Amino acid sequence: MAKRGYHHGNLRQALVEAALRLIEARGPMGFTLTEAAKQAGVTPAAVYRHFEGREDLIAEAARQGYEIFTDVMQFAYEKGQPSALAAFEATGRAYLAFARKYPGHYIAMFESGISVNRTPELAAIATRARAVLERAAEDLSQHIPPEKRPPASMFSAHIWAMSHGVVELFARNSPGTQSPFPPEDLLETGIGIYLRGLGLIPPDE
Amino acid sequence: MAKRGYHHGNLRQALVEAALRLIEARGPMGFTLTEAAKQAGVTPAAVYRHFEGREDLIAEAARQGYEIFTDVMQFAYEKGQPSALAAFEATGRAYLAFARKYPGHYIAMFESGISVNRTPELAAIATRARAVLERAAEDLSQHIPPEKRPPASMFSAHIWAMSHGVVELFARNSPGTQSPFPPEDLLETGIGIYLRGLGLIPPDE
DNA sequence: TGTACATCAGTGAACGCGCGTTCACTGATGTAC
DNA sequence: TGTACATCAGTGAACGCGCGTTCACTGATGTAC
Repeated sequence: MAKRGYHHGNLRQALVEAALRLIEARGPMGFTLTEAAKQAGVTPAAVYRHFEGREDLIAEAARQGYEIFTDVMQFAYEKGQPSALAAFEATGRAYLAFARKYPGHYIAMFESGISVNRTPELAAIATRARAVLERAAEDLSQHIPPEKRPPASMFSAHIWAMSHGVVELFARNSPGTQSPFPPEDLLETGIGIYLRGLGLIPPDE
Repeated sequence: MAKRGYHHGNLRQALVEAALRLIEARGPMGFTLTEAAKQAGVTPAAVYRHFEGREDLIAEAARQGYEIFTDVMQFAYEKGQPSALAAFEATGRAYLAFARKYPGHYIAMFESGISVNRTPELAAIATRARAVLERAAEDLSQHIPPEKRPPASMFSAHIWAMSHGVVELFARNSPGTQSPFPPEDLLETGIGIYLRGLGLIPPDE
């Protein structure tokens, strides 16, 4: 990815990747356009050939994150088929796996403060991501007797919240907020207990 | 709280309160020492009579947050006694109520990136806060048959994670991440289903 | 194959800005006598 | 009650810094003929 002469070749993507590295290392606000340009081996002014400015670069990083996120969730969902339960659990696991594997993207998406409604493309892909989890929840809710069935969008929100909470509180290296349990186990058992509460897993297993 | 002449009177606390207002309004990194000083009607240099610097001021805001947080949780816990279940549910509700009522403190505590181990006092009060929730979980776990009882610290972590996730994803005004349900309901139902999964609430109610 | 030219990605210098922090200072306050 | 003095909270000017952004430019690339 080194620059090859006066013209870089693929500066746009190199900038996004530098931004992701910086966001991961220094937090969403520690990221600077100047530093990203430097890491890409380029003058800060060059950034403006490809992005409108600092915010626009972060938004693109987030957009790419949602793209990967949606794929990962979609893949997990399909892999769990035809069992609605397996598909649902797989998407939960995929959430945490994504946060772990793409921390820069995750931060750009959920902690950078950029609105998901910033651009139509960003809004669209974020909606698609949410839709995957909601579909998994919808499938699963078919197995609950209608009269005691909560709205699917509600329990997909529960799972999303627990997953996000586990990531933020226990999967980051923020010292002092560590739990004695690996985040993966924490989420797995948490979702397990929750699904038992919905009557979707027999109480004795 | 206006300054009264050359000497302010209670500048230290005025700075903390200005910082909280700014953190709430502009995010953890949008906060600047200079602006906080200005809001307190004072030169930036005056801040250094009371704090070591910018980080130290944020840490104090977080410390005060933990202080309130602990009290709120403790009060909720006691109010729910002698029912372990009522006490536990009350602490869950208190978590969200705190996040709503003291958003500046909440952000300083959980989103500012300052480590809880920064100072001994901060570490101590944070530990106390965690202990309240864990005690509530411990009480509750007595009602679960020992052989199927998960560690109390585990399910206090589950509840903490879900609460935090609800706050971050649904209780902030970040446009686009809204859910169709009020955060309070979301957390209430989520905890309800979870506790049912633990066998602590009868499945038909 | 070679030359002229249009295109455009990246340069480098400059800008104005607000930041956190320092320093010698000064004005207000409170206390000793 | 009045004066001298120590204390110390806040001033104001200055610093060096890195930021995001602009601008006229220049060097590389690709295309037409």
